Amino acid sequence: MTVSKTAEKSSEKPADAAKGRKDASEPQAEALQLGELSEQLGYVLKRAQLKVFENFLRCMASLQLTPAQFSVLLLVEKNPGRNQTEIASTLGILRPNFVAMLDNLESRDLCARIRSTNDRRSHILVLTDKGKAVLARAKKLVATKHEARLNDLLGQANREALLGMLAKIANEF
Amino acid sequence: MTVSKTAEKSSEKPADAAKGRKDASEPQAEALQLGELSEQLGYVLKRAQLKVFENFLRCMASLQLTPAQFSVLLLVEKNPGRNQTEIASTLGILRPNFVAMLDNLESRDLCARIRSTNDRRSHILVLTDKGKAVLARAKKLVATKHEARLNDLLGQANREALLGMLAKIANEF
DNA sequence: CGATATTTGGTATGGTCCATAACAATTATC
DNA sequence: GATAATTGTTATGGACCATACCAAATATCG
Repeated sequence: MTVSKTAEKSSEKPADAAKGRKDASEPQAEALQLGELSEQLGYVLKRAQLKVFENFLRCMASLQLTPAQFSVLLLVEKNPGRNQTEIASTLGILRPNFVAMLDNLESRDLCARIRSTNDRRSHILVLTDKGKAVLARAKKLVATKHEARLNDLLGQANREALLGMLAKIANEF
Repeated sequence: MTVSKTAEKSSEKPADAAKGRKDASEPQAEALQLGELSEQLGYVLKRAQLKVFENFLRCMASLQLTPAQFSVLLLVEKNPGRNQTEIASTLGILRPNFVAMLDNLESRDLCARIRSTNDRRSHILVLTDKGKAVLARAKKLVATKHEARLNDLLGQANREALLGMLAKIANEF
């Protein structure tokens, strides 16, 4: 075919081919049709994820915690005494990429690396007192400003159903 | 506080402090506790999204289409005669970043830029015949290998409910 | 009309995240 | 005790995302 390299003077456009704008007043050139895109799980999933992260960051602005950092703090608190490899891998973070992340958290005195006496290669991760305090405040912010909004939007039951299905996909897909 | 810079000889670890491994046979040092992490929507959402994209890429390996490329082809097919800015912005892609993407698709002869005669600044986007053929095959692959698997995992009704909730989050959050 | 502002596609560039290779120190294995 | 494996780390490159800027074309308005 090779598509004749020039085209269309608003030819077969049914609605507003005639003369002026179709809605009398204005500039917005009618929105595009999403079509099958809105049925693609991957597409909708990605979009929703971006929105959720965006909102998370806004809620955490005062504490300057990203979703990834928050997850690290949560996991270290729940599993004290573990080393970098263990924490990183259960979060799906590669060890090399985890180094800078920890450098950041440690420089802010939120967590600390402690050389293990069992295996002097490994660094045990622990939350500092400040880290525990910040995490506690973060949890409250997330619960009241972030997750609460999901409940408002979806309803408690739906929110839980959603979580369950996503977990199923994350684990069994 | 400042965390005494050395610690723990497997001290308060209840289970396997004694002598050997706790499970008799071997190496896996008991999995970490996810804890509240598994209740964080953002975390589970991201995890699920990664899995879905991963599976999508596997299904599309023969066509070499990424989720983003697939969405472009779908949108161009559904909305022929639109320019780069319109297609890019409804996909949430910034114009500068859309250029290389289109270069790629155009070099593979899947779509074409046509200088508009209405507005000689803009490039109208069109699928080539090859592009239409590839997209048709892509749709079949997605439907039979990708989305079908979701149905198996969640069930038709749940899959639709999931889609609805995610769309709600994407649009109204 | 003509001067100015806006829009479009594009380049350049920097940031963040993700992945791989390689390395020194330490520990495990045989 | 020699060799292999593991841990944290550096270096590096790719993919994706965001901003500033530019030339060509168009829109706006005095």
